[in-house]
Amino acid sequence: MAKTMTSKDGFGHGGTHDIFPLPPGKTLEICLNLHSAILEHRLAPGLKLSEDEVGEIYGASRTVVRAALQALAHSGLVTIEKNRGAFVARPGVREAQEVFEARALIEPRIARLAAEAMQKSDLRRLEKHLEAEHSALASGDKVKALSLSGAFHIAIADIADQQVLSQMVRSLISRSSLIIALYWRRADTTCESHAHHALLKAFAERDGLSAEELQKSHIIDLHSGLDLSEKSKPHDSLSQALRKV
Amino acid sequence: MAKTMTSKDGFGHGGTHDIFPLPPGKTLEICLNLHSAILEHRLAPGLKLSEDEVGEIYGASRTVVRAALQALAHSGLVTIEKNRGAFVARPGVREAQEVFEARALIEPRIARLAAEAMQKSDLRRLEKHLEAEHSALASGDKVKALSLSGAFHIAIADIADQQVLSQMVRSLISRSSLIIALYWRRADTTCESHAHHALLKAFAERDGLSAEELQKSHIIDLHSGLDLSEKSKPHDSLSQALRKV
DNA sequence: GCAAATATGATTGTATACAATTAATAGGCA
DNA sequence: TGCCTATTAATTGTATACAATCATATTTGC
Repeated sequence: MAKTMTSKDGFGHGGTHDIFPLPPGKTLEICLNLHSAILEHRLAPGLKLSEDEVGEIYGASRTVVRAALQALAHSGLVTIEKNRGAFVARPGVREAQEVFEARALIEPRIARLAAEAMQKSDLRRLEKHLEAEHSALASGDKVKALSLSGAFHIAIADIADQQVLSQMVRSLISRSSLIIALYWRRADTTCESHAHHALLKAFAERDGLSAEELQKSHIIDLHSGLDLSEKSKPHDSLSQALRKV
Repeated sequence: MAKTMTSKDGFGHGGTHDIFPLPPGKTLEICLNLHSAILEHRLAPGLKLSEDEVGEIYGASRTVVRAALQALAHSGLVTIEKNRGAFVARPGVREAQEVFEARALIEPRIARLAAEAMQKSDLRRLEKHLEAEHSALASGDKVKALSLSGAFHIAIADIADQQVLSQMVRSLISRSSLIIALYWRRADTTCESHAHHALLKAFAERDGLSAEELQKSHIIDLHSGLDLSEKSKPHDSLSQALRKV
């Protein structure tokens, strides 16, 4: 029973792919924008996100910026300190460990469910994803490749059609992006592409067990690609990192 | 290495047991209060949470109430609809399924980690928990027993010392409380006490494997105690359900 | 009498203004 | 000169006010 689910089905977490349970448009827009900016390294970890500054950049008042920052704090991408303000999260080695352990626990299950629920159209979508990933890798755009890699994992979660787990995976992958940004040591990212291809094959055969194991190995491999010993130092200035002036 | 972790360790999700990544005092107070109220059935699922009304009850402005409601929306306890307002979440059968499946996936792992990291002091704390649970059950206070049961699961997560998974478990248990409130059919809750006792025994022996299996069985059992076919209807009035007139 | 359209009321979305806390700077004393 | 203290500036916490949207009730037409 893989029934599609509308946004008013009693879930509260909107439609198919909204990360944040936010009603309006402006707040959500800022949220998504900052989300992207953080995941794409345009905002360095530890950077202060002044409400005034962000508000001015997006042409919004502090009220809405505040809401956006709080939402991001929930996702673990932003840290808010009392009377000090919001900062881009700077996950420590401990958190990095935990995030990948959590992924290693949850995502294999997701992969199995996805394999079992896989439709032809889903398969096509995943193939498209992989192609995009491949071409990004070929053109040397590592940041984009990383982003697409995350999108691949999220797409799998969507196919599995498990909103609760999917939500968790989304959050974990966002945090993973930050973590990889900070602690990635491996030069090549081709292994990811390989792993994803292998997964796709399992999906095509609707082999849930294989998908589960492949995903687990994949995430453990990602984890082992991290250098979890020392932290990188944050810098950069805010205004230029974001769009609009 | 089970090092204790302070609130400024780079996690952002404050100290040891705060559910919400909120800086101030007032917002968090309202959050926790509503959280308790919802979990203890004092606020029926589907009930509208008017910003004005809640604000007046707590003597706070809409600004802070709004933030609290958004935080609760992230936890899945509140649903926010654009231009319509916030409501106590009313999880559907589908969500109920998913929440318990997620728990069945995550909590056994947590239980194993907890068993391996278990200290004598932790064991004592869990025993206290169980005693409280037992006495609440004896005095017929089912709501309190349910609440304490949840607290028991959360305590295990705390002992496992896995902040990321712990956070997830917290959220899932909160939602479970709502779900149980809506769909519980079994008359007796003594089985829970039994299961918890068995878990405690495994913990005392530091038997991670047993703890894992016991926890999984326990959650599957809880799941099977739900009647997932029709929804209950929400009613009640807000003002009297909350403290302060 | 019933249905549709309009007008009214209430509630949320957003912006701005003030208060409180914190960080930084300048000054004084040992 | 070095360190502690007090003042000042900046930023966040909170409240209030206005605008936009939605639900309800009334009115109008058929």
